[in-house]
Parts: sequence; structure tokens; C-alpha cells
Amino acid sequence: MAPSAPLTAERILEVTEDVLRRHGPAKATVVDVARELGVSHGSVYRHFRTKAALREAVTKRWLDRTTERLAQVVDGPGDASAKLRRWLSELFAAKRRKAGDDPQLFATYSVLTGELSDLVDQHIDELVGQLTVIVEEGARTGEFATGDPAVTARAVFVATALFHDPRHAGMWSREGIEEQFGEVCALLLRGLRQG
Amino acid sequence: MAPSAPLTAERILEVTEDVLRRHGPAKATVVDVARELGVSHGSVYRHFRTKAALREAVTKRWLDRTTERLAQVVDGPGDASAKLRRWLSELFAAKRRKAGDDPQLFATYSVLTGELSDLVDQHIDELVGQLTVIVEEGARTGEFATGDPAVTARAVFVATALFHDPRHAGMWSREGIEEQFGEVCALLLRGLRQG
DNA sequence: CAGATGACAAAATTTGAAATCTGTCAGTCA
DNA sequence: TGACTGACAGATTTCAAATTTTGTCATCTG
Repeated sequence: MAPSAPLTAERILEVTEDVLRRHGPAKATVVDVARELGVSHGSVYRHFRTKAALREAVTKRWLDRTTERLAQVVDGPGDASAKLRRWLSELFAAKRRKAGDDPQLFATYSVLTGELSDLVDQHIDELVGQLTVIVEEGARTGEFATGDPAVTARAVFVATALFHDPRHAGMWSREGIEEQFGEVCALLLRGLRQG
Repeated sequence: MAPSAPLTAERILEVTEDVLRRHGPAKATVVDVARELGVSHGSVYRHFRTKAALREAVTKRWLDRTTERLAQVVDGPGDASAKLRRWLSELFAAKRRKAGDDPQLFATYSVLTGELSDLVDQHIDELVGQLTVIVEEGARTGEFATGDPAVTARAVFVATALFHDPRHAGMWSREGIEEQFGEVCALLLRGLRQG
């Protein structure tokens, strides 16, 4: 069988995601990934030192897709209130979409993120960093009255945990969740807008 | 062996909690509970129709201990802001204490609450009910400017999920968690205080 | 010689037979 | 008579043997 393309890390990650979707996190093996790629499992180990490293890389790739999407909101138009509101909405919508469109894959990544707390902490730091930029902007224009923008940004992130933490995904399809989200956002924005 | 006391539902629940603490939720059996009580397992089934009912009852008992504690804050002294702040602090402190003092039992109840979502929903409704009383009080005295107090109360509860939902218990022993809690409370109270 | 292979040891997972547990109920005991 | 027992069937869990997987590396191949 002629190799249809050279074996790259990215190609391995694509196939790994596919295998994870079909077999779930507990039963997806490196051998499965290699078989799907039409190579020996030794070849996969040339690109990723351990199975854990492969799982971490594929999970990081998944988390980064959200981070990139949200970066566009930070760099986009609007005042700080509108941006903050849009950023939180976009985060919630992105998570709900992931959970709703491919529940199998979402469940898989929920397990993986549960196991990779260092990676998740890093991801959260990136997201809070984006929020900090928005809060700083609001502080600069006098729209928000806050202390340390980084601290405030983390408070906003923490207060909306129910709408982005996968452990609460069961809530995301409940009646009235949109209204609850709106209510929390409104409360936080009111708290931010004045000192 | 003379029965040291008549077999009551409460006595069974006490022993069940003990067995759960020692064996964990997966390995605690009705036979274990009966053995500990010095009776046959049939006698336990006289008081609880199924093992699931026993688990539910013992979990409800555990949740109710928190509800009762917090009811005292609602009925206590202070204006609405102080009470809200104290209620949230008390809830957070109670959860942290449970998690820190007896990690084994806390882990057990975390698993049980994860399995008994109807019971947990009921518990949450009770807690939000208490918060609603405080928000209503604030609205009546003009301290808070809100729409529907029940909706606002739920928003406050949701926004503090990280500090009371056992799925976030891993955060409760992190550096700076107290400050984060204070920051979220401050943000929410500022949002409540004016319309 | 750079990249890929597959045999191999150690670790982890699956399997299925044996043991235990759940829930019932006819019967015992005080 | 009403609380309690213990034998029982079916469901579930356990445990050890068999299989599979992980990770390495000497060897192969283009």
C-alpha cells in the first residue's frame, strides 16, 4: 500500500480524534490509530513519545480551536461592555455547539480534560488573558470601574463557570438556560460598570 | 444478642453513613449495613424498599444538614447585603469544611449526588428559595434594584457555582481561592445594589 | 541514513467462572 | 400480631487467567 501522504503529527492527530470519537477515551488505543493510518504503531511513537503525550496533543488542539475563535471577538469592534457580552456568549455558544453536535466526542474530551488539569489550567489562563484585555479596555475608557483587571477578569470567568465548564454540560440543554445566562451576564456587567 | 435499641430508619441511616465512609459508594452493601447493625439484611429492607432508596435517604439527610444551617442566616440579623454575603460565605465554608475534614465521606457523597440529580435539584431549589427571601428583603428596603427576586436569586446561585458545586471541590484548596470568592461576591453585590 | 517495521517484555485490560449481593417472601419468634 | 429471619432466584461483582496494549529497539528498506 503506497503511503498516500507522509506521516505527519497533524495527520496523526486528525486520525486520533476520529478514533476517539468512535471508540471513546477508554478503548481508543495507539494500535487503533496506527491501523487507521495504515502504519505500524512504532511509527506513531516516532511522533509522540507516549500515549499520554498523544492524548494531550489532541486535547490541546481541541481547546485551541475555541481560543482562536474567541481571539477574534477580542480584536473585533464594539465597546468593552458589548465585547465582554459577546465574548461570553460566543464561549457559551461554542461549548453548547460542541456538546450538542457531537455528544460522543464531547464526552470523550470531557474525560480527557478531566485527566489533564495542567493543560486545562493553561487553557483557562489564556481565556482569562483575553478577558483581561477586554476589562483593561473598559477601565481605560472609563466604562468599567475595577481594581486589577486580571483579578476582575478571573472573577467574571469564575462566575460564568456553569456556562463553559464541561462538568455542567448537563445544564446546557435545560429549559430557560439562555435566560439564566442573560441574567448572570447582566448582573456581572452592572457590577462592572460602576465603582 | 439483645437488641440495644429498636431498629429505626434514623439508626439505619447513621450506620449507613458510617459504612459509606469506610467502604466508599461502590463497595458499601446493604449486607454490610445489616451486619454492622447486628440484624439480617431483610430487616433493613423493611425500612427502605430498595438500596437506591436507602442511598437517597442518607444523601438527603446530608444535604439537609447544610440547608438547616443556612436557614439560620436567612432568619438572622443584618441588612440584605450583609446577609447575602454571609449566606454565600457560610455555604462556601460549610462545603469546604465537609471536603477538608472528611475527604473520604465527601468523595462518597459527591458520587451519590452525581447519581441523584432529582434530589439535588430539589436541594438547589430549597437553597435558591432561601436566597430569594434575602433578595426580596433587599428589594423591599430599596437596597437592591432587581426584577423578579427568584430569577435574580438563581443568577447569584449559578454565578457562585464554583464555590459550592462539589465538582469544583478541587479548586477549594487552591492558593487565593478566598480572594476569588470575595471578588465574585463583591461583583455580584455591586450589580445587585443599583438598577 | 531517515523513516518505518515488528518482535518483545512489562503493564494494563478483558473475560468468564465463582462468589456475593439485591430484593422477595414464607415462615419464626416474642 | 408485627418485627425479624434466612433461603432463594436473578443480578451484579470479584478475581485470576488469558489477551491485548504500551513502549523499546535491533533490524530493515528506499
